[in-house]
Amino acid sequence: MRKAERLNRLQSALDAGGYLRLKDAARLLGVSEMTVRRDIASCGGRFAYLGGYIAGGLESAGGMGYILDRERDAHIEMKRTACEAAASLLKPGETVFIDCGTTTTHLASRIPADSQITVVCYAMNIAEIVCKKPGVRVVMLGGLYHASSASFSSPESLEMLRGIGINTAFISAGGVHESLGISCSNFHEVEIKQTAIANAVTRALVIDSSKFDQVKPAFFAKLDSFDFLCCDDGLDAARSERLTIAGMRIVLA
Amino acid sequence: MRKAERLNRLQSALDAGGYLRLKDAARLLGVSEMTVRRDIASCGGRFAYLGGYIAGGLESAGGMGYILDRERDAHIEMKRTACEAAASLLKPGETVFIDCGTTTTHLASRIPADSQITVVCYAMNIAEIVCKKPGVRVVMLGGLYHASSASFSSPESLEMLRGIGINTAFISAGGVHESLGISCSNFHEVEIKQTAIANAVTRALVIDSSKFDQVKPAFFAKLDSFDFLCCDDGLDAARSERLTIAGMRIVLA
DNA sequence: GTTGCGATGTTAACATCCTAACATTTTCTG
DNA sequence: CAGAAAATGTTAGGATGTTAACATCGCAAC
Repeated sequence: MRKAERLNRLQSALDAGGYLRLKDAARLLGVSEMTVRRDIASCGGRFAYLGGYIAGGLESAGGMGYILDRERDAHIEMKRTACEAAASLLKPGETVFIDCGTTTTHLASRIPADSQITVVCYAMNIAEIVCKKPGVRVVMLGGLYHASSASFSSPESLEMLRGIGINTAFISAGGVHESLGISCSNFHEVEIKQTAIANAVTRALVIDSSKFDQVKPAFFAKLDSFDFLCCDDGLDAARSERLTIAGMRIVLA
Repeated sequence: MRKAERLNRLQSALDAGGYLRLKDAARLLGVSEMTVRRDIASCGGRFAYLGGYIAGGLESAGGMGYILDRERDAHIEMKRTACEAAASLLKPGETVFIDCGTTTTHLASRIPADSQITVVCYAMNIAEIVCKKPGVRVVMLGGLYHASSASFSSPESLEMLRGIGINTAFISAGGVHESLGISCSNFHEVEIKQTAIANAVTRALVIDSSKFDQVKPAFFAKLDSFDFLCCDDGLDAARSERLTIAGMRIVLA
């Protein structure tokens, strides 16, 4: 069948990234624009079709597209604000660890391209952002891919991480409970987060205020493991005071 | 200045991937569509603007965007064809190594999503493709990022690779010279390619025919290291015969 | 204040894209 | 080879995006 062949060609041309005008795609494939339209419509979702342009797959970072989109709409503004606060801890020339998740992407994108910062990460969505910045050095901890958080894990990566000195570790979490501790959804993240925390001079917890009083299956730290809490302004005064007394410095945007 | 703030918000919303309608962006930022247009136009290139939609940065895979684009135009059809040939060596359930470069992306995109294949890779542009496929297991070799080939390298990754059994290694090259050997542009790739070749049952060289008689700075193998040559149909008969005599099986699309 | 400038909003003419209906070509089948 | 079905091409009208010109607003300097 000819249609499949055309779709493969399109995919090849788009996988590497970038966009294609409908017009150019039609010429490339040697068919009319209408046929290209029909091809794309028939394999719904394989391509994103936006006003005269064809773009690669509609899923975003590393396959966790849909989950990410849902969650994004909910707290995106709070996450953005929390990361604005976290970004104030960035210093040129330093080495930082950036955790996985949907929150930390906002921090990654705030790293100035010319800051000579070294970023240590283990998630696709973070790597996709920082690898594009010319003046930023990137160390990726590899291993087996976990689609649920678009992250990698392996014993060798932990070994690599142990050999890296970190100025500031920016850790995210799925739940923060004042007495039970701090938790995330995926067990494979626990060792990585703990190692990053152990190797860091400064430890910053980056969360939006919806995470308080939540608990996820995998606990990885207590509150006193952190020096800073980077959060949006949804943090109420009573909690803020308790956390400060517990030794955490609150950082708001 | 307010414009900068709006642009930051846009960036945050788009970094994670995906697209935004102009209309939605205007609502999100609380300004008119016209203002959003002007913002985007003023910071030329930070966003891609396509027919009513705003997309993230225009650079593609892992920062080697421009180099990639230039090269892509040149040999894209040949590379696609070579990878069509290579894809015929894929078997469900197997473990394959996929090399870095602009050629192998076409192979990566041809891996069926439901094939239960395990992909071992060490480049951003490959990972970006295979991580999106639900039925594909991905092992990423991490390390320090090299923008020139969008790839990673580290001693620990080599260690990891040594522990992985590979059914078929798909290796790319920048130059193939019948007497001098096979070479690539980046020295850090050499050890990885050699280890992958050493650990693989079947070794396939995936190149387009423009690579013959070329030489790049880093040699990594001789021709007899490979079982298969996956190539486009630009391979002339005389060379094809010589290579066959040398023990290589030629695979065309 | 008011004057001027930059930023933002509004409108209208224009270009482009999208959809559906129909025409044509190709492919398959008996 | 005929006929049907699928694929592809063409056209036209409505919808949407684009651009430029002008109107309005807010702020800062004098």
